[in-house]
Amino acid sequence: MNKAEILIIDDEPQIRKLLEITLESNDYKVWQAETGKAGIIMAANHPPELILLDIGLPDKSGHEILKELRTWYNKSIIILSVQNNEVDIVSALDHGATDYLTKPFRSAELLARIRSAIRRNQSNNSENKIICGDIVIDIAARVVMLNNTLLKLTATEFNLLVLLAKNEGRVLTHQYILKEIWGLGAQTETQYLRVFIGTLRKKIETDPNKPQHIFTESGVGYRFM
Amino acid sequence: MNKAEILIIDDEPQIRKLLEITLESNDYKVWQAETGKAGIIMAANHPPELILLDIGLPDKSGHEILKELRTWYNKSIIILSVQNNEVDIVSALDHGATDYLTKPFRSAELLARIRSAIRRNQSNNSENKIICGDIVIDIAARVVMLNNTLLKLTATEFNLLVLLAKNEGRVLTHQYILKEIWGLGAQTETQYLRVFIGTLRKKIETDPNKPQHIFTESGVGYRFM
DNA sequence: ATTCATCTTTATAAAATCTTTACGCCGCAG
DNA sequence: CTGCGGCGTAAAGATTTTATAAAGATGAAT
Repeated sequence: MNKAEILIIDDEPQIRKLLEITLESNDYKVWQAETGKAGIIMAANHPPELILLDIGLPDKSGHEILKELRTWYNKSIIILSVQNNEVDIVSALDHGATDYLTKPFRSAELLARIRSAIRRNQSNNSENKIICGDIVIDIAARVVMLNNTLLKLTATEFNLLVLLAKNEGRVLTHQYILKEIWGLGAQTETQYLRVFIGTLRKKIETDPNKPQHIFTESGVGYRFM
Repeated sequence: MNKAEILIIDDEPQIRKLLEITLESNDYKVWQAETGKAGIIMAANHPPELILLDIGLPDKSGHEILKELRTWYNKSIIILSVQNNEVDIVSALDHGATDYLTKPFRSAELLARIRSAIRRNQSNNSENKIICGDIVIDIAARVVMLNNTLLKLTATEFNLLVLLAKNEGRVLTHQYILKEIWGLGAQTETQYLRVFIGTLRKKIETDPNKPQHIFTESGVGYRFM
């Protein structure tokens, strides 16, 4: 249904093309950036589920990009590199890389490492399903069931619901939600959030006027129960 | 600081010894098991922060052990193997392995991958609760429980309660509270405070006329117990 | 190019919260 | 006893925040 999104940051067109074909044929939505700068901007405007980062970029060292991304981006970043040099690997992992693969990589292994990274992203509790009363969210399949009927959600609605459900019982601030779903650049756009909370409520609440799942914490954020 | 505990499951004594030396000199507490069976029992009796699992064990295939561990163990499992064979790697990762290294591995890289794996484990457990008789305040989740029922507080009420509870037993002056909650400009507005103390008492005291939590210190301020 | 679904933006009504005012209570000093 | 200052409560008024609809923009699919 909803495809997980992956951002490739790599300057070599042929590698990008190869990755694009491999990933798209495995049902990922692929975004591409040729430079580190462009990659950071793309990630900030529309945070992907995972970033594939080439360490040998022309404009900045990949290590720099990694550091910069990690100041706010907390999903998986897998490093790709021709370097099979221990110092590079250790440095990348210690600066928050999720994994490190040396080129040439084997595509089945890359895909498995991507699956593993995404799985860990989305399930801090090792559960691939979140069950919450009448709502069942299958994160891996990106599918939501409400009273055993399939719910049709857009990608953004789904991401928002997962974020809320993963933090069941906790209040998430507007800023935090906006950063996670829309990216760094959108932290002041609270109106986006109101609109999408509204559409979500229409879809998952039996009576949207008296929400049983998504509660408003006025002046602060929202809480999912 | 507490040492993170790592369980090594490997049948080759020299590898275990090598790992032991490497890990202990990097401030981990090391447990060892020679067989998969023994490893599972040790992990069950005393779950470590991370497991290093050799895939080529004599008693059971490492894949079996991995599957069995993953039925209940949800921290990191790093696979060590002489196999550099793609099918094995993909299978291990898809069955929940956190990472996969082929022997001979470089110890700095192994250590970096261990740090990365442990870091991801721990990222989500910042428990920060204030417990005060029948009141439990979870600051991170922005939740207050009174006798195990969720209390609905506005943002200002919550901030005020947290301030009081953080200074349990101490008298906080009007000025200080006003400065902390409303900011420097409001230090003379003691009436705000009276109103909000009133609404808080209504919500957390069984009998607001005889407060058990928020005590008035006439002429000075308030004290939370 | 056109259509369709989705996302973004704007406008406005409704709700929640905060601020302010008013008044009554109590203890205490005169 | 009376008046005063600090306190508590209620409620009106002001402000902020939220909900919802709907129009415009975007972008993918045909």
